[in-house]
Amino acid sequence: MAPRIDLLTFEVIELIGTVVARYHKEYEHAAAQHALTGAQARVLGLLAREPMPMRRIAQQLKCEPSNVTGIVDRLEGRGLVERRPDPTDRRVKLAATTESGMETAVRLRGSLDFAREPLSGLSPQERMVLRDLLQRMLKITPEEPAE
Amino acid sequence: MAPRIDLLTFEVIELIGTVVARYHKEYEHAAAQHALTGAQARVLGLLAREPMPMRRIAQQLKCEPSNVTGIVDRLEGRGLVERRPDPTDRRVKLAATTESGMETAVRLRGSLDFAREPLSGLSPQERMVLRDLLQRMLKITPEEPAE
DNA sequence: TTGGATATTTCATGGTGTCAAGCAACGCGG
DNA sequence: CCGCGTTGCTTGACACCATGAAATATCCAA
Repeated sequence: MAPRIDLLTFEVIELIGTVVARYHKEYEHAAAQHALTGAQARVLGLLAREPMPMRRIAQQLKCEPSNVTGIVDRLEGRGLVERRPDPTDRRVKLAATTESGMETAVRLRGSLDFAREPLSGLSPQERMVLRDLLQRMLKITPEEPAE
Repeated sequence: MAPRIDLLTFEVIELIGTVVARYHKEYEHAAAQHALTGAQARVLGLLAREPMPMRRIAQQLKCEPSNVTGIVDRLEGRGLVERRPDPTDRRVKLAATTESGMETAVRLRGSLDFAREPLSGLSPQERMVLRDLLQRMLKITPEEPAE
């Protein structure tokens, strides 16, 4: 009688889908408030932690390197990011935030606090439970070497 | 000492971000296996439940109606969807899956079982806990009239 | 030094998304 | 019944994201 997926599992899947959809929209909205697209905001956020070669940005974004060229071009055009030579390998270009870019990244991270909002209804204990469950979900299919 | 966000909350936020990123990529990958983009797959999935006017598709996708025109155009071009007149209002066009579209939608839903995979490590009780926590998270900021 | 591998860019192409403008149909207030 | 504002959808212009193939420059190992 039961289909391959029981009702409970189905409900959880639907909920995750809803969370994903909302998170995505709100992320883009937060980025737009700083005149950035979602992809630009993600790259800027990455570079705010540390400069990195184009190649690694592509790996983090799980997209083709040729795509990153354009995104960094636009960020560079706004003076938020700059390309530096890598002293150890003249092929690679290190993308790094400028001062202005770092400021924007910090403000951006601030407005991402929206993500904290939905958690406000959960007690610390519940957050721990949620954290552990999510961690276990993610461990099932470890995506790629962390780094 | 503690910043505005405590460590635990920060961890949960990061985890949710990871879940979102992975879910999205895998969703697109599943769609691509049926020669669909993510947006096309979402629309097809919606229409597989019931036909609906373009306007409502846009509401569900949270995008402009003019955007839906193109997506439905492409689905229609492949014979997966058709536009029907609404007998009660000649302005509206009801988008509905064709038989072929319905088949594709069913197969698509099958390959979305990937979403079940990460849950396989959780017991039914844990799934219930996860469901309840997610539901409460989502209730904090009720998005829009369900309908 | 030669040749294969790697990092980046360029170009062509197609999908997604927005906005403004346009058209047809609805429906309400005279 | 007639206008007239509103609504539903489409079109066109534009920007961005994303891919794949090809070009360039550099690295590195044989």
